[in-house]
Amino acid sequence: MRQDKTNMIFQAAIDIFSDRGFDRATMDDIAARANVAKGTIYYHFKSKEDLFLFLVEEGIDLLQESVREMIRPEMKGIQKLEAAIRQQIAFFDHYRDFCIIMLREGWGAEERQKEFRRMLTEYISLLEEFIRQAMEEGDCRQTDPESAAWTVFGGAAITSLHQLYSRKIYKTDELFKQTSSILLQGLRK
Amino acid sequence: MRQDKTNMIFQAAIDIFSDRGFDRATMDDIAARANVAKGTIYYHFKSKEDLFLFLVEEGIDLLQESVREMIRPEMKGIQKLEAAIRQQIAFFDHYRDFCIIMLREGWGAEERQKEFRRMLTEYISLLEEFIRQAMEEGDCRQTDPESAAWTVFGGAAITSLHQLYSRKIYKTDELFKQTSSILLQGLRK
Amino acid sequence: MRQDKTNMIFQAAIDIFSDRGFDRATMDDIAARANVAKGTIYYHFKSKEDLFLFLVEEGIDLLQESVREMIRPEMKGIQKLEAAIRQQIAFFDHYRDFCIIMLREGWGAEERQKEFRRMLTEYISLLEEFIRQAMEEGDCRQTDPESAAWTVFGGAAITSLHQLYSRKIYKTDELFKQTSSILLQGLRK
Amino acid sequence: MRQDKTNMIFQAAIDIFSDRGFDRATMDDIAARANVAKGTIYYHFKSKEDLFLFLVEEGIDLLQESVREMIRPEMKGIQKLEAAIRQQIAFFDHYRDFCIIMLREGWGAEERQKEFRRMLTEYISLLEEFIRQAMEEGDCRQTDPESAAWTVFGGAAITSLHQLYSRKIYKTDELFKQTSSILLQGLRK
DNA sequence: AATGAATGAGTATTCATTCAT
DNA sequence: TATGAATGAATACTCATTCAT
Repeated sequence: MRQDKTNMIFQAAIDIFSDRGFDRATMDDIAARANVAKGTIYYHFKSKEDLFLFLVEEGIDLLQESVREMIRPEMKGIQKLEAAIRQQIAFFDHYRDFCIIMLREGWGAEERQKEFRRMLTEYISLLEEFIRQAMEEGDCRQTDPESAAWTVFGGAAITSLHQLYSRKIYKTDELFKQTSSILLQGLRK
Repeated sequence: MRQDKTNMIFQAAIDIFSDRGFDRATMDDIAARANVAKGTIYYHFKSKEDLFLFLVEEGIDLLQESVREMIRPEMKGIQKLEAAIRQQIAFFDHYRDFCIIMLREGWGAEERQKEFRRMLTEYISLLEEFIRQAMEEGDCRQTDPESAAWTVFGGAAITSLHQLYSRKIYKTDELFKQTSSILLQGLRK
Repeated sequence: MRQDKTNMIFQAAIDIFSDRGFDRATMDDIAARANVAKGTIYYHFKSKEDLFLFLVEEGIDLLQESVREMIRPEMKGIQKLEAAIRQQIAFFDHYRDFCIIMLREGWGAEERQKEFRRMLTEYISLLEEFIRQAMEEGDCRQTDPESAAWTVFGGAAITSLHQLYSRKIYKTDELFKQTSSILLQGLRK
Repeated sequence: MRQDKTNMIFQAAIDIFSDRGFDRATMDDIAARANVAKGTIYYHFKSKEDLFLFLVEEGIDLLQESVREMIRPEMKGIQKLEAAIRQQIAFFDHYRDFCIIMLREGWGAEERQKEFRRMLTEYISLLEEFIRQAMEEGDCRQTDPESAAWTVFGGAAITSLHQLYSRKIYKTDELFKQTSSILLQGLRK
């Protein structure tokens, strides 16, 4: 991303939104963090909501891309799923702020939140597709792939989020191994 | 719960907080829904935050109790964990609004959110304890029990939340079977 | 004064009004201090304003009486004035709270404040009368007695008030000697 | 003072605060009087208290300056004191509203009031200094200069205030002559 | 006589958005 | 493009007063 004003605002917005949530974040905060005047934000973005959704879209796109990069067409479904989980955990570890935003802002009846879920659902569909493929290939028990995809997403996401607020220090790689083995093989020995 | 004003406010608060989130919920909304004057809320609760935390505490207590009721001391750890997952899903299915609040309001640096996590952690500790017991009894792979407990909580919670906003209709029992088999035995056959 | 509820409220009101001023004082504060329920205050006094004015009236009456007690008809005007100053300083020293109320609440256009000034003026008229007599007796320079009475009242009152908030400790007797010599003989040797 | 918004707010605030006192004055009133939107006040001043203290500081500074302007280093202490009394009475006559504020808002335990007294004390220290000099020069009886300064301030201030609410019309010059002769030479012939 | 739960009008403060420069 | 002063609708919270018991 270029170091133009739009991008400075973008970066500041991630910081502030993840720190305070959508409602508590103020355009003043964002402007100050971005080192631009408040009016400048409105020159680049229609509204606070617009800025927020732009940011979320970029983030989810980035997450999707980074998962897609790990996938080769010849891989089996279960391998793809494993790669996705690994990538999601790495992504959330890297973009901690974004992880908070994703868990916090998607639930509710407002248009902004519906739009958010629409975008998130795009990503979840990826996981769903992998599960579907794995089921067809006989590597995965028969289950509702949509529901399962959300379980996997949620398990990984909340685990990422928890370690953000935990006193314990987790290594990303350890976290991945533990979480993916729970989600892929289950806790039972 | 008695049908006094305090309880009417309590019920209204759950409705409004889950519908709009803490910040978007207004005391006017809550008062209107509860059919009391705004001042009445302040007669019974010190502040918006106080009302919110009271509500959260009651909810988490209720969840914990409903899980504890299913547990017999003679049960194995893995059985306790299974019962807990079942109960959590049933609870979230019954108190849908509360499920939203739990996922949405716990993340951030504000005192209210820290207090929330403190209370939530109490519940998660229950799951952790079951996992620990199951590991000792050789029914569960060696893993970090704290992190695993959050994975289980998050997987189950997000799954509950998703179906709230999904067009599909899930039966609670089906949802439990699927989710718990993912979390307990893993997706891989 | 009897130890009935009315009097308990009266005492509490002086405390609270002098501590917080009329506007910042709440009926809740007063009720709590008086150890009665809030409704009880309204049983004994029509309103907050009513309570306040009752209290002020009692106070000014008390001040007037205590001055009058020191006056003998055969005294010269200048002696009466000196006795009055002494008594006012002693009174303000004894009823510190009341002194604050008198200086703070009398200025403004509200009905309560006009009523206050009407009552205060009654007391000042006493001083005026003494000055008039002293002028007639040739003991006092020719001046506007009304204006002079206020100067005397104000000089003594503010001096009392200042020592309330001062780190220095003044003895009442010293304070009287200094203040009355300034007001009666002037600073110039 | 320039005719910008800040100054319009400043003028309006003096009007409203002196008319209603700090607590009864509303930001709505001030905004309406200043012909600005309420938000504009908050753009220029942090809070009601901030606005109030700014106004008080400006006022006391103005009073101090106007007194200092009358003082020549070669003057005797007693002359300086006389000039100060004259100036204070003229100032209070000119800025009547400010006089009310000074007498009304300085007494109490709130931070705002403490800050007020701190600023007022600065001015009183001037008088104290003059009295001290006069004592050294043998023109003034031995007395506690701090306490005496407050007596002089209070006598002059209350006299000014009284005539604001009196039906009588006083000429500033007359008022000064009377008041200063009381305070400087005493009432006794 | 006394109570205290309930009320709702009133207030300071915040903040997304606009717009003249 | 960019600015930041100005706006005013929105909102948490307060508190004098009422009234059923």
